Amino acid sequence: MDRKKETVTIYDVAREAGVSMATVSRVVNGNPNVKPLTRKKVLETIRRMGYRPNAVARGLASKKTTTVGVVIPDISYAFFAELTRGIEDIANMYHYNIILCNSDLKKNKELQLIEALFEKQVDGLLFLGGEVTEEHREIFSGSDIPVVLAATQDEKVKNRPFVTIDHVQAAKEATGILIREGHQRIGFVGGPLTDPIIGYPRYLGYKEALSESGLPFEEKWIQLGNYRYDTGLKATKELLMMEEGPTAIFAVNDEIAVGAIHAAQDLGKRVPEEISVIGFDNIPLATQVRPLLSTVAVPMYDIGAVAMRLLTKYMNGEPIENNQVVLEYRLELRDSTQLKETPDSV
Amino acid sequence: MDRKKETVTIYDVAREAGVSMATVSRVVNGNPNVKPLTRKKVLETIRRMGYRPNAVARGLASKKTTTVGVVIPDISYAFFAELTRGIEDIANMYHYNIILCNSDLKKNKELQLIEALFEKQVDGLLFLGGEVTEEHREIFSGSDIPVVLAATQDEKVKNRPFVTIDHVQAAKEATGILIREGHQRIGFVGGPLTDPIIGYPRYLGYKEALSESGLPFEEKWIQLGNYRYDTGLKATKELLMMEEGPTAIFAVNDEIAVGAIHAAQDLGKRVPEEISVIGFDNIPLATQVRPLLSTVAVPMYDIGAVAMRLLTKYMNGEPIENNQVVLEYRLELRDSTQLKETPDSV
DNA sequence: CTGTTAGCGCTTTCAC
DNA sequence: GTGAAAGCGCTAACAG
Repeated sequence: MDRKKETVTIYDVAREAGVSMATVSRVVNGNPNVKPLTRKKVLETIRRMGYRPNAVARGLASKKTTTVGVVIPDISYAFFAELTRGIEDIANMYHYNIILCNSDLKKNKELQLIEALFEKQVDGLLFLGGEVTEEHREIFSGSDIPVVLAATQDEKVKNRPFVTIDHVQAAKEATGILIREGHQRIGFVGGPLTDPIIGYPRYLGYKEALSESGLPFEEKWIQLGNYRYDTGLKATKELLMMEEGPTAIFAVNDEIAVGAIHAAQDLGKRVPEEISVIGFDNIPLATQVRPLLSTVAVPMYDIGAVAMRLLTKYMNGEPIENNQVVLEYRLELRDSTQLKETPDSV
Repeated sequence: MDRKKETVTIYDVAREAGVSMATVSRVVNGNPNVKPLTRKKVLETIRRMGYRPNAVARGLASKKTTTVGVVIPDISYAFFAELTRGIEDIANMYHYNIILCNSDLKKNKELQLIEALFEKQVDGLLFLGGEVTEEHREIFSGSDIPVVLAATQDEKVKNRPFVTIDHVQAAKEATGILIREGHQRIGFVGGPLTDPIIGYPRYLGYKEALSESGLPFEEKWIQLGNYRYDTGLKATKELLMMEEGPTAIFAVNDEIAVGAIHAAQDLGKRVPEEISVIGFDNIPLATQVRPLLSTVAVPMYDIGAVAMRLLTKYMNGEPIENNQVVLEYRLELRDSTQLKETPDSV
């Protein structure tokens, strides 16, 4: 076969089948306005010649690439991996492909990535994590490409579409569990507070819960690092070895929380009898630890799926009833806290 | 500004700057054959007009898209997520973007995905996991697009490039550790044996280790499921509750291994005093469990990175000294086995 | 139902 | 150093 050398084009097929390029184009694109017999003939020569439509040429002519850009902090985090799976599944369902980019939450990298994606003429963009700065807004609004935010939102821009959960409220409720258990000294272990997506909102929720219950907020009970297990491990040891240290830990994510559990155990403290720990996200790890981790179940997959679905609506010009969706979370109380009944949600 | 409505093209820039399209193209592409003054002038009007090169048009004209396809079983597995991170980092370094596709190890989905990626004119393809069947080979060889396999290889096709580790040997060594500890009854917990990438080779290694040591191979000590924690948990309970059950478990991956540890603990058996467990991969979870998991450290990130680098060489026509690389693994003996010294490697 | 004809926005010889 | 012109392979009116 010679299909390897010469690339066969729509023109070749047309000539060979004795029809026009337009007709070939029609059958390739499933346009119904083709006589069945003609269609059959064309399909046959397509097969015979091993014709493969060139999506780049199609993209140039039609101004649609059926490709969307996805900018994400770091795919190696279970949270984002799961979310990305949701995105890709829906994208696939609607016949889109995704170009995946890791930003490491670095603003300049984000900006440069978005720019590159726009140059590639993606039909839409999903942006996750990272603060939406003025520069982001500028580049977003400088083009007609629809952008939806996932797992975050833009406080400043009223109508920027997004799909997320209420991080503050969830963190507040999670901390509330610890409070209901009777803990008076509750530690906080998290990533950087400068992170407007995870770090800060969850910190806020924690703080609000304390103040609403009249509990003391102690600067020294706040331990910060990154979002990894080791942070949870080290920070919690620190906390537990203090005089008057916390008796319960609110961790901003599950990896940290599991680190916290192990820290307690390493120090000979029993969880949850002596120390309660509550996490956030409900990644698989949460049920792969003993005791099972109590946590805030965040619908990661759904955030991705819903965000992608919303984006398809923009791309296809479908009517959109609600472009800012706040998904439900759920308190998943397992064995790292003593309370087993979810209180009436606020 | 009107940059939102009318898209400004290279032609507009040329006209505005009083030069030809060719010149604009040259400065955009960093071609040195442009007088500094001209370059400056062009750059200036590019900035002023907010010109953004259209990569699709460029792709059509140049027959290069600077995009590579990545077909992977499931990004929500830590193993693949980490590997993908390695891929993306190197891709990024060489100014390529990746189109990520999850295949769920389904042959038809893989084939369809590869086809779609080829239609999109990716400059190269990274294929991970899943058996390489005759149909795969046909589609691969039916085009000039370079394909490299990662974390696997094609036994049948001699010169298909790949980057992987020696799964059989690694599994053999891991099992060997358990044997050296004196275990006589060693259980195997894995995914489907029909998986030619992970399941089968690792099973083979296990089996070889036993037979070389003259240890009994018992069908009933083989437990199969998927690659998740629950499989490890349930299968191991099954195993440990047998009369004459295994006293050590070789798990084909870390998630399963951690499930195995918890199964033992749930049954009141101590790890590693009563039951030894060894895993495979060395995902973060391996150090997020107590006792710390002994495992085979697979250079996941590197497999991705090296595979991507190899692919760039093909795409750029660089000379290639070795297109089939077998990376080193390492036995990481921690606390779920009793042996702490790595024996002399074979 | 089918064909003709313009482009889509850029790269790439080939001249000058 | 720079420009002119010919495509890259396809879609999208428009005409018939």
